[in-house]
Amino acid sequence: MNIKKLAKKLGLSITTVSRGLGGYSDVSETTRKKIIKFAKKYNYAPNPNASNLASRKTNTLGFVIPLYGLNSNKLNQASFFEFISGMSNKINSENIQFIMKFANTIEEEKKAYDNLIKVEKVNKVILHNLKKNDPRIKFLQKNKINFVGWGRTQGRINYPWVDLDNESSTNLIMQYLFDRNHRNIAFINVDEKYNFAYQRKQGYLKFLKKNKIKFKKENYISVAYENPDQVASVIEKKILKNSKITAIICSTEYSAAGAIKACNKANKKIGIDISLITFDGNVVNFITSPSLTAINHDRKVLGSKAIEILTSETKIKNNSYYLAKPEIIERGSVLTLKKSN
Amino acid sequence: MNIKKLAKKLGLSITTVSRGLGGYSDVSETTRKKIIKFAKKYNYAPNPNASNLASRKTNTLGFVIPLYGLNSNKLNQASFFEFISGMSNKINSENIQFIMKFANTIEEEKKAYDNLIKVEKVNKVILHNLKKNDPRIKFLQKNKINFVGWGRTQGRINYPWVDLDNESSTNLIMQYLFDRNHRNIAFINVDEKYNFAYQRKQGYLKFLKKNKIKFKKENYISVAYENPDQVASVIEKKILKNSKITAIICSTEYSAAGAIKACNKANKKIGIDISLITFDGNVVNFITSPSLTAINHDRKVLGSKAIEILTSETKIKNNSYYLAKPEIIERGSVLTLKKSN
DNA sequence: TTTAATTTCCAAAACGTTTTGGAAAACATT
DNA sequence: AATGTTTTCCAAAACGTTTTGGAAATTAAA
Repeated sequence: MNIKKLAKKLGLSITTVSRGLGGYSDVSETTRKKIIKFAKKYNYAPNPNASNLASRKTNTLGFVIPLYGLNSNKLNQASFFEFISGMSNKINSENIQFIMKFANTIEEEKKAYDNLIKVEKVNKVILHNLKKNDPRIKFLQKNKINFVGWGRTQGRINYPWVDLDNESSTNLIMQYLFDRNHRNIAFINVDEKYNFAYQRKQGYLKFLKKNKIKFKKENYISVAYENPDQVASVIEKKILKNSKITAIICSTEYSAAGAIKACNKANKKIGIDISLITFDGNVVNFITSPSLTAINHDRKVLGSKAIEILTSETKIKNNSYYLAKPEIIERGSVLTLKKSN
Repeated sequence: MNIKKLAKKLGLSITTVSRGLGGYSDVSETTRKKIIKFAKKYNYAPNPNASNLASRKTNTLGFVIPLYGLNSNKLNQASFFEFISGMSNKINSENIQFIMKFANTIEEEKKAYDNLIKVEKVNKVILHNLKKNDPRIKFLQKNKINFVGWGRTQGRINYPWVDLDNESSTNLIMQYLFDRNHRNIAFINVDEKYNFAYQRKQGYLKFLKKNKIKFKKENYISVAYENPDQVASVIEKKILKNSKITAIICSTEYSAAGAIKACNKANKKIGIDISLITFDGNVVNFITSPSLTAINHDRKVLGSKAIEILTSETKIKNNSYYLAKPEIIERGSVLTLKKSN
């Protein structure tokens, strides 16, 4: 079934059918209803190729997945799927075409964006995996492509984005531990080149400052995405050997995995000998016992908000954003200490 | 840049440029080279919409991701990404369009396939998450869509597929444990409605038969994809309480996670008090210590083979397939027992 | 040298839509 | 009844390709 046949069945012109389905005001309510009825009856959907071609535009969302990041950090794959789940409902109902590209290297990633814009002519992009200062933003703006950042660059922001409230997350965690009388709190982060890691550190530092606690260099480490055993060994040496530390914050599931592995080796029992609280933890908790107290964010909402911003009727404002609020989920890995002094 | 402008620059007709790029024999080698040179120079790539429309066909690969499966089993997400990684290299180089759809429910999954074929008019499909007897196969065959199964249905197969050699995997594991003098081996599987689970069980049963060991009902359980703690508790009660069992085979990372959690609770040390060997284990091993001995398959190759079959010059044969051979990776979780009697 | 066969090219039609620029019909106003 | 407005429709052009059915040019055969 195509529009020509459908028009014939309706006894109308192609134009009227097209405009009727498009919701234009120059087709009467009665005929529009009839058109829609027939379209459903004959299971008609416009050919996207013809439609894109004729209208000189697309309604296509492009998304480039940095496999190089996700393959080295398998524990982060879950949050990716959550985001996608949130997106997909909206995408299906809004009838957006969705093109996904996969990049095994940074070069491939660049090529993929180029291809999306130059060849596929997408008009919407989800920009993922933002660096502190990300050249792709200028590229997209120059090409006038609507996009939403999943994550943010640093400094002044002139584009729409959705993100976790990383700074208040660490702040919340610190308060939670503080209330339970922890004063020597280690923070295991990843490289600050990842903006979320930078933000999480800021929350940690600000809390210390606000509460007039001195920042101890030896309480903060950053681990690289590498072999799990190496990560564990770094944590064991630098954190677990330091007997003053009573609680550990893990900035990622990845570092939590390392910490658990390290605790196993060092024979320190989590929730008994030492307290641990992690970001996310949804994968780790499949395995580890006791289950970890964690700070959680709803990434499904992040995904659906991103699509919402991209499809909002009015022109996308450069200051639309959505900040997911964190929530602490108490499980069995944080001790309440006796008040010292 | 479009073909018209490019033709003008070349001083050739549109037809010749199109056919030159298409590799037709009715354009001379010299002009073809010139055309390709100019196309590169002016960064020309055919508009896929126009191309699809004009040629009455597409070169598009459709892939429906069953989020309902992956979200409930986060530990399986890694193998999905590996498969995708394998695909993506080939896809990028072959210049295939790639449309991905996400389904949160089985109904959505059905709709997604329908949409891919009726609306997007894809000519290739990766069929994932096959049930023992899967209605989608008939649907695709009826619509004459080229597809490759990632996984297989049961019984006689009349379509191309790529899959793990599940049966010989369990066989290999059993032999490995047998050689280390284990005779009471538990097998934790998932529901046999998943064909891979069925196949893995077959390998287990066949090994027993071949070696004249009686199948013990209490050594085999199947766990559902649900709350990790419930899984752990089932394993603790049904397997760990059975003191005769010296080794456990976990059919999925998911069940391995449950087993580890259960061992923690029961205070049984893996690799000391009990042996454990798992399928995959790439995620679990980020966390668990000692690292688990595992049986591994290269899913990247699976992905690239799937694309290879779909893009092979000759018409796709219904008996092309690729069977990934397993490999045991020794780590620290399997004991060698003393020979009894 | 003429004719036949082969190679190399191209004009025009087609794909299924959207959009433009009216025309006709219906309604409202004088 | 005549004119102006608004509503409702449509024919035709356009989008950027591929493909068809030759035509022209070249090469081979007679």
